[in-house]
Amino acid sequence: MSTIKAETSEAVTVADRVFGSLCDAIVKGEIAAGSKISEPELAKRFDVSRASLREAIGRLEACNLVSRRPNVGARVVELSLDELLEIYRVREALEGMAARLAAEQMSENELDELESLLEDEQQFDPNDINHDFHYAIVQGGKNRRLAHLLCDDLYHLMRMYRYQLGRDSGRASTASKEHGLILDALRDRDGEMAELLMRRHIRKSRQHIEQMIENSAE
Amino acid sequence: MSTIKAETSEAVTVADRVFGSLCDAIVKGEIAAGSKISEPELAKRFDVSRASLREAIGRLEACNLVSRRPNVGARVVELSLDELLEIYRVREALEGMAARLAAEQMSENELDELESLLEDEQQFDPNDINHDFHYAIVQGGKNRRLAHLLCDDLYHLMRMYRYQLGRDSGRASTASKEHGLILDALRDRDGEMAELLMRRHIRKSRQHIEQMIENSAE
DNA sequence: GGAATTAAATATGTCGACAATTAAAGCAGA
DNA sequence: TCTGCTTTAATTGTCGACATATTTAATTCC
Repeated sequence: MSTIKAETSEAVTVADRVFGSLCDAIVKGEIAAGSKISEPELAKRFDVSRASLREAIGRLEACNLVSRRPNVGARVVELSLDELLEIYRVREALEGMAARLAAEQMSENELDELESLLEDEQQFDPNDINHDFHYAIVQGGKNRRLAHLLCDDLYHLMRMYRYQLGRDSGRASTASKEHGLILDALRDRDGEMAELLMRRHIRKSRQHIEQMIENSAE
Repeated sequence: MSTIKAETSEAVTVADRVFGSLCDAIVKGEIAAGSKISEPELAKRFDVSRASLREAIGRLEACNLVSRRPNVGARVVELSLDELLEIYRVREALEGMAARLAAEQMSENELDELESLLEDEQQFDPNDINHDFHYAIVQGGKNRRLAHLLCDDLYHLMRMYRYQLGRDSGRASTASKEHGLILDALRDRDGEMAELLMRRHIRKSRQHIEQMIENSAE
């Protein structure tokens, strides 16, 4: 249905292409967080009209990468740790529900794919959402509205945090074990357990970040 | 922070005003669900340029009231009962979390206001979100991202369903009791209980709708 | 008479220019 | 030198027109 077409490849319109480029640049920090989005400047850089550029900026606002003020302009969002913690609360709620639904909805085939995904979790680029454990479960829940919120409204923002604050290290092997437990619950068709484990999993990631904040503030 | 400025009152720009008018017209069904959004026609009706109109349409897409296809145009979303049930799943997850956070974050003052809200729940216009129990709790959670998703991305869509499918009847008094229990949990600062009760409350609403579907299909 | 193809008409995407608003520069006074 | 106002410059919002894609209508062929 929807879900992630930021890449410039399948862009059919000029605004699509500009959106993809700007989205990438913002997520990777090439356009600094908090910096102003100058319409004349970017229109010249991309060699497009301001109309197309404004269309792209509108979509950036829709996926929470920039914020606009009337008659003033758009700025790239600031990344604060408080905001990141807020996002983790939302993820805990939404992905927990997704796991519950996935336990009921995922086919045996999808579960097999999820398992193979888990096995070579280190091999692939962890930034590629198509090979991502969480993404597969969200899709497996078969709730388009839920998937839309996570994969369109929050995805790019989460990617931006991962790029600029760095991937939370030290939890990789622990997280992998937790993924395994979630998969077991899905195979058992135990929605309640799947939700519980997914929520605990995301909550631990959030607490891991909170600890890092405290340590750096000591 | 953000949250609901659909009304045309505080519109500072032409696109703001058009967005507000279109949003209202779509929510109330004056522009039929599934119908096409003709840019030339609406530009003439509102006496604005197509640029401003397209800006407004873009925002309608952002709050899920219309869907666009490149080179084809925008259509008002179709209201399906499956979609409505999907929304209830999302609400269960998000508002459950909001209730948990509200139990920790709401001030005594806010709790008092919530209580007075509950007492005269019938007196005010139930469509006015400012006097809405759920809205108060979402705001009380003090999580801007969570509030944004519910109050900007889903609010207008939920309002559209309520207008066009009619308010779910027969559950008013039961729902009011459930609200009371939630308030008690908030006063006890029992986040776990508040979340549990809120989720059960929303789940019951969903099941109420599912029953109505079955009955009408018999 | 119906299906496929072609041509006209309409709608969307894109552009450059003007108007209105905001931010910046310059100036006056203390 | 700093504060406050005025003037200037730049940016955003809005408009009308053109280019391109799609839908509708007409035509041709079977």
